[in-house]
Amino acid sequence: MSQDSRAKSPAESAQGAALETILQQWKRERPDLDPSPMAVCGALRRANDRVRTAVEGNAAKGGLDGAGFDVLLTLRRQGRGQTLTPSELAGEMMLSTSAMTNRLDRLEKRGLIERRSDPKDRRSLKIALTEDGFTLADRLVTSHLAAEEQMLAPLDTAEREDLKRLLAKVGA
Amino acid sequence: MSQDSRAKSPAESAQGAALETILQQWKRERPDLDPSPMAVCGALRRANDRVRTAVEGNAAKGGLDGAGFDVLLTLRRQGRGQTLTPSELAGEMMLSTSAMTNRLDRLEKRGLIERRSDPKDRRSLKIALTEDGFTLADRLVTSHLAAEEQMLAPLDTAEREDLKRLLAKVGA
DNA sequence: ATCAAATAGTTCGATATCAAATTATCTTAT
DNA sequence: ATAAGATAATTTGATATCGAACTATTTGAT
Repeated sequence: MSQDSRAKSPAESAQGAALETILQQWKRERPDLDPSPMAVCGALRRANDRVRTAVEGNAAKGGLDGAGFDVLLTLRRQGRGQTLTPSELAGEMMLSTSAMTNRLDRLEKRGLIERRSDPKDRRSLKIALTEDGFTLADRLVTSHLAAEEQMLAPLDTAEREDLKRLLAKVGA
Repeated sequence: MSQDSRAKSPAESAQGAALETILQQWKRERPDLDPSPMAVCGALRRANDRVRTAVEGNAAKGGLDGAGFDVLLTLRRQGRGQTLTPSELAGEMMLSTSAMTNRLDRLEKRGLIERRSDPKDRRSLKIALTEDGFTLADRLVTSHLAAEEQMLAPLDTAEREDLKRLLAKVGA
């Protein structure tokens, strides 16, 4: 009777089908299966999506997408004047080196990073933040942490520790 | 002295820089900031990545990518013979309708779904699983749940409930 | 010393995504 | 009844990604 799973609130459509609905559908279609892992993995995915959206919103304030933002912050946290090679950057952020070439091209055009040739190995490059890049990274990391803190605001310190501990066990 | 944060184990490079290292770098570079939200959000992202990799690995066993897999399972859980329009599918999985057109093209070429014209509204389409699509979805959902269950194996029932509750609070 | 193999970065070809424009059809206001 | 606007799906154009091929160097084996 109350199986009007077609009803869709605006809130739901903004984030896809409700997890509750999905679970009920599977219980009906495949009563031989236990769909409960979907509830946990679905909650994980939704939470990650919410955080990602918030983080990308912050990056956009600096005119960056998530990709460029990651590069800038990875370089910034190495320390002033420190460099990484394109390969190291790709490794740190689980990206192909060809995608990294593309990201670096864009950041270089915007004057946020520069490619320096390595005198020790002429195949290699040192990627460094420019002054502008350093400044922008320093500004964005502050608001980035504020945005993340806001996402975590409903959790107290103990809950955050619990969450970290439990997340570390997923797929361990 | 012991700031040899350049050391990189093979295990780390497979999943990017170690979270611990990242936190230490920020403490050194920006002692004015509290980087602890990064630890939680980073753990969230890593856990989600591990689950996504496992889930895509399962989809690949059916010759599908994550995209096609999602479409197939979304249709399957509606029930045998049930249909959704391309717009509804796009809405359920937070995707543009143009991306959905593309996904449906591929699945149709493989004979897993079919587009039926809607006699009630000739602008609209009903997307239905073929017999092959239904069979494949039924096979894949079983191994999909097994793969998710394996990712959650280190967590007991109470921990899974805790994790769901905590994840729901993130960004709430 | 020399040449084969490994490595760093880029380029190329294919694919997936999105937003905007397009086509066809339906709904609504008059 | 009809025209204006809304809606469904697709096409188009731009961009980002990956894996493979490519170029330039360096390393290592003999």
